[in-house]
Amino acid sequence: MGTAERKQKEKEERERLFLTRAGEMIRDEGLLNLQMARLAESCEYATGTLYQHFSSKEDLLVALAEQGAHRHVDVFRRALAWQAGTRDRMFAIAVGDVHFARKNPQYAKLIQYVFAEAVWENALPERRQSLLGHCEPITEIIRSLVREAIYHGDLRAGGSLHEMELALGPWCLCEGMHSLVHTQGLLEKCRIHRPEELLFVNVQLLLNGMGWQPLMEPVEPAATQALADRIRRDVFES
Amino acid sequence: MGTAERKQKEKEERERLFLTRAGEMIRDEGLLNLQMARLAESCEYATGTLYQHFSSKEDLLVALAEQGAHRHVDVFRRALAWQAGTRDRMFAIAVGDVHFARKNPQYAKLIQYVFAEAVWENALPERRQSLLGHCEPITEIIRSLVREAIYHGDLRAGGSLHEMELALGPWCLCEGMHSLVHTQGLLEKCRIHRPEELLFVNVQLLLNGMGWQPLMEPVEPAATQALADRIRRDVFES
DNA sequence: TTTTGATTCTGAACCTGATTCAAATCCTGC
DNA sequence: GCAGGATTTGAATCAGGTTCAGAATCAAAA
Repeated sequence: MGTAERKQKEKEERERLFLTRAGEMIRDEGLLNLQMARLAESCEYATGTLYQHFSSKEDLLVALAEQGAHRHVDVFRRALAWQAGTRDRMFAIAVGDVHFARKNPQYAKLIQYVFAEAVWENALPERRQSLLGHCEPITEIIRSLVREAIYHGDLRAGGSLHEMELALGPWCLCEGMHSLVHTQGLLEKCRIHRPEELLFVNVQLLLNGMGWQPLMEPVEPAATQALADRIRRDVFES
Repeated sequence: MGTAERKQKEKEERERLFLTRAGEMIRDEGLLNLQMARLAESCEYATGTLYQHFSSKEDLLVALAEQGAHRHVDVFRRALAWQAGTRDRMFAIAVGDVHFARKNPQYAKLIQYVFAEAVWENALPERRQSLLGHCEPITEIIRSLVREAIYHGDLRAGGSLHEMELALGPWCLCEGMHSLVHTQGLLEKCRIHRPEELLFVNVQLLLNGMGWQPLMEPVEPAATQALADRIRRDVFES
């Protein structure tokens, strides 16, 4: 009974087509201008067919974010696999994250939009669950890096905190920076240029504060940026 | 010629009414369910009148955020005015920010939504400018606190970085935490409970990393939380 | 007090775009 | 070749933001 299987495959194929096309349309015309009817037409299907895959526009956007999350996870995987000390690899995660956001501006915007309550609530629970599930490998990677750091003696296990909790700080720094960078006009108003360089400096300062060995002292903006550039080249652009 | 003045006042009064009511409706029924026609009706005005004040729904939301920003600034003012060392006051800013977000969950969600590109772009430029302008005092407060810390010898001026840039790290930590907290289900999935306590710990670690005197060593979660609680009580709930 | 012209208010009509669903079409197994 | 279920279609429906022609109001002038 290969029939059902083939149908299943065709359906998945079509879903991919819809998502790919949606990504292109968003890239070309902005998140604002994505229209369900136009998307369907552009894929040479009827509107109704589109709704067999996605329960709503929001649902589609969450699905799209999920697709992007795949490539996002890869960044973390690379950082983890890099041949370097745990501290440098933790720093590399921040570098990779920024690098990825810069290379995929639409994805970064999409994520921000999708996680805003109004959108999130309108997607199917299964879809939301699935997106969160796709992020799971990221947490697993971080967790294992922290575990390795503790095992290796680079980081002192802080009292009752478990691995993920220890890594929350750098994570928040990155998230917060993305969020500020997306707020058009805000950083300019504060006369903050080169936000990425500053993020890297602050990550290093925080890692120092955590006592993550080997300490980088002093933390020079220029040197930090140079290290970030090197990591970007060696780890993420090969 | 007091006529024009009176009209002006009435108009402002009405604008306040619209915004207040909008805030209430959002609190009661969620951001999603705010409808322009219903809002106007509930204020006993016609839809069109509402549009004499706000060029679009998005514009109204930005205006609403602006109103909230007023009270937000107050938090920073209080932290700055607190009788304590510069480091404790910087920490107090983080505590106040979290406290405020907790007390005004709708505001926090609104801010997140408003700054998403799709909404931001649809508000009038003047309105956006105005919202950013309302945030200016915040940056000014932070800037002056950092300046004081340097002058007082608590903080070493880092090379070419100016005041605001030095304060970017703690700011990102707070922003990032808000952003993560809003992502329903994410922190649970990562088994991170008490995110606020962790934020405070990380702020202290970062301040240590920055060499902001007097250092807090070691940074104990329980002690940090106790300090935060005390600050909350003494500085923000009086 | 009436007139007048401007200003403001009104809300039904308009418009865009997401969503639905009855009919048409396509399968597949007999 | 055909019956009946599954899938696809796209025009119709619906929701809700936005507009605008006319009604109402107002203030100054006559």
